[in-house]
Amino acid sequence: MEIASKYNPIDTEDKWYAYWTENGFFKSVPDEREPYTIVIPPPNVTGVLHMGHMLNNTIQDILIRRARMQGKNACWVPGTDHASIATEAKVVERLRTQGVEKSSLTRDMFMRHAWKWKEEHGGIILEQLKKLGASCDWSRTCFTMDNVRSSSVIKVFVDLFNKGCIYRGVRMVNWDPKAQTAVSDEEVNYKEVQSKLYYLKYYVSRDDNPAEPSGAYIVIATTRPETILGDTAVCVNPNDDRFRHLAGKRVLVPLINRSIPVIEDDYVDMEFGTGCLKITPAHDINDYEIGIRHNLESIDILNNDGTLSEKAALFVGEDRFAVRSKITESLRESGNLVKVEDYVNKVGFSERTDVPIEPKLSMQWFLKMKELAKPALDAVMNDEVKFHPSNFKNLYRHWMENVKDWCISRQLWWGHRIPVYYLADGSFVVAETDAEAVNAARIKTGNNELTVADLRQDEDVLDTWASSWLWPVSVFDGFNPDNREIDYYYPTNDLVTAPEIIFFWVARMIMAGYEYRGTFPFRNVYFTGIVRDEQGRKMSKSLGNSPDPLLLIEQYGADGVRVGMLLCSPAGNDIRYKDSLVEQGRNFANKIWNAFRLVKSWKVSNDIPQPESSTIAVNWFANRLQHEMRQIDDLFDKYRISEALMAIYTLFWDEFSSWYLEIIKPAYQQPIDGKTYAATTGFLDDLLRLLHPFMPFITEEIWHHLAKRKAGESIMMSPMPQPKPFDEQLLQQFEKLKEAITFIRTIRKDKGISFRETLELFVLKGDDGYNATFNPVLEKMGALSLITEVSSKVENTVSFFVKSSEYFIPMASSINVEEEMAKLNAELQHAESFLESVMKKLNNERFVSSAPEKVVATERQKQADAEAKIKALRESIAKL
RNA sequence: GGGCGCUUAGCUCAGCUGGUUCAGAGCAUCUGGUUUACACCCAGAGGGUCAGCGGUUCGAAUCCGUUAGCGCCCACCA
Repeated sequence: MEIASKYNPIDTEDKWYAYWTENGFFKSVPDEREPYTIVIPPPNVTGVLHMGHMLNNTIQDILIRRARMQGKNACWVPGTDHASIATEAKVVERLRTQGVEKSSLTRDMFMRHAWKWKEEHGGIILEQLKKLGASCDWSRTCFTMDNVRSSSVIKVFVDLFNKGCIYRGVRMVNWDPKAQTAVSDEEVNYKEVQSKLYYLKYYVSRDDNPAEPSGAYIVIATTRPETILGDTAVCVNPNDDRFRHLAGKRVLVPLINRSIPVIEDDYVDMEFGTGCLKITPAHDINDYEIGIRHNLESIDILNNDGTLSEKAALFVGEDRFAVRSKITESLRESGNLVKVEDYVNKVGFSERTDVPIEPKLSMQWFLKMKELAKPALDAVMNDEVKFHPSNFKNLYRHWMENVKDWCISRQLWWGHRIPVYYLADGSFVVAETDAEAVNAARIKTGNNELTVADLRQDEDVLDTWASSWLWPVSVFDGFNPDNREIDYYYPTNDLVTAPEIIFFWVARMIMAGYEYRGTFPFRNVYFTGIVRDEQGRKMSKSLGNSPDPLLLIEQYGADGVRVGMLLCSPAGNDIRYKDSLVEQGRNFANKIWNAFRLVKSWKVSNDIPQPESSTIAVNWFANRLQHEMRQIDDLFDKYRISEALMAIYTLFWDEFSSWYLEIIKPAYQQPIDGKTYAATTGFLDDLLRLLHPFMPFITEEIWHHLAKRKAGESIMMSPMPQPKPFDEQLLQQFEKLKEAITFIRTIRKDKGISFRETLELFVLKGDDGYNATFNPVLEKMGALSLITEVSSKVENTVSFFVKSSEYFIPMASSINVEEEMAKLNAELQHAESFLESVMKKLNNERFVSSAPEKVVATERQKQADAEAKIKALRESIAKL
């Protein structure tokens, strides 16, 4: 069979993915095995795969595949999030391109459009995950708005309401004028913008007639001149002598000449602007608070869409930003505009629609967080829920200790409608269904004639996160009592997510877990970093700096991309994406492929004895493999997944390919002995299993080439090799052998001696650094014709040390004495200064008396080694 | 403004409870290579006052203090 010299992932990936799904390998049902569960952070149903998903889901797949191979009942639950604002915005957008305004539709009509949109786009991202190799149990795919998840959300709302945790109130909220909904604090991004500071004259009212200006005026500075129409006071600092004379006076709002009081409040910064602040309680959070303190009226001059309302009196119906420039002109004309300065300030933008947020008063539903937060805070602080890396604990604590009530209502249609039903008199009942609501209303009013028509359900829906915070419970239908699934799979094991949503999501899931299951929702949280571009910028659609993940998979193979993403991304660290990373991943896949090709190409003969060098190599690599497996286990325990990959990477590339295979490789067109061959395919099999979680496709492909497999057999269902004890000393000795071989290669290169030309080697054995039992390997790898142990130095040679053993290679051509001298002298100097530093310690009585015995002993060993080496070097120099 | 974290090779980062894992890895660089598995490769090499300063200690990349630079989170000045 001819096998291509380059691994071609395209040929294999789809084939194996289909094989895995057809055989139901991803499926999980509760059984007697230990469960290992991950719930996917549900991507937005509107989303397409980006590099962040690639990293995140690669890690989840590695964890789940490893667990599966370790014999656990691995269950990775996929799903999508309805993402109410983001999705609704997209649907509105699409309708608009079709000439339909949302306002012209009924709620039902709109929802039909939205569901249609979901059916068309909802599955895309999950299909893309399959290309990556994600081994999710697709039969469990959930959606935050499907029946089970929806009823869970409603149940929880009713329950929390009945517990007194949910209340309704007028609050200042972040209003998104484009989506026309409140958004949470976490969904507001503050950005620095180049804006202007407008200095405006407010004339002081005449004492006898507040509606008339006196001659005096004060100047206030504002970045938002359009909001003067909603001003209800001007405020100065009570300690500000400049404005003492204004106490108790009134001023006139420019243009509309409404008379407003001058008040005093410590909040005002005397240093900033003019020291005078205009107060617009309806449109600024601080002004709102001052307004409450001073009993000011609130004039809401904005409509929900960001245009000015009737209450503004001027520019009614025009957009706030259009008004800003218009009103500036008006103020200039009226003489109220003193000056305009350039100014940089921060403005809140909606994360969803990217339009400037308006602080706005409105009636919303809130969830009290304090009590819920308590157990969730403790769980993380005492490591019941472990964060990786742990430094996110601080951040978490800070937030949880200062947690604010959660505004859970959104003025949207796409989402879970708030299960609150109003009666004609404005009172309300809370119930899971219409029927229950009618019941409750009848009981409440004592009127048994009430029907559903007498009730009006709240128009708002719940915040998206009000469904995602239940995800680890709701995906197993955990709000239904007597449910085997939730009992078996919950709590889940690991959550892999981005630190950006630690509060949105992680914290709240932990709260919900304790509230509804009495325990944590997951044991470990692995925080991935943000994938950035080469210049360190966040990848974003608008910058266009994100590669298309599917294209990358096409070019480099899913295995290559997975390896590339992971290679330099320790937990919590941002990764800088470069194509060279996935290139490295692809190259590694190719290396594996070619190692396999080499092994596969050998003819096996059971008639020839195993060469000594092969016996040594097999024994060494068997131990090496165990050592590395122990290491890998340890790294996984610590969630150092990229380091675990690196360990396997070097194990395969350096140890297995460059050393082991080179040692056992038979001469050209010669067969290999059966014993070595069997050991080698055994090693390869182990290596493939270790690699499988990281590189599922190529390992499956090779595993099937390696031996005849039964139908329905798969590497992904085969057991992960378990580490056994190994000979540490053998490994150390072998490293010294490698060192000697490297020296010989270096000498060849320095002296321009081809590898084909065999050399002789003499060894003056010291305490350490030479082991004659390895000679067959030394001979083969060094291309030596003869190894001779000697008892004194050999003349006309180039020499080197490994530990205290000295090696000599005779040179046919004469030795360059000067060059050798220089080399030896440099080495001598190095050894002497080393000895000096060692002696400094050993001559220090306090070191000898206070350092542990072990440390002192190693220092003494260093001393002995160095002294022996110096002696030998001196002799060599003398000889030259 | 409040809080947290970072600074180790050209780049990206390991380095855990101070001492043989102590100055490391990968990539990049340089040199050599038609050794039939792989040039997506092989062999070899160079490269770092562990940000600066001070302290604790027999001993500091590691602990403490401090300065500088960078990053993140929270709150936000009109």
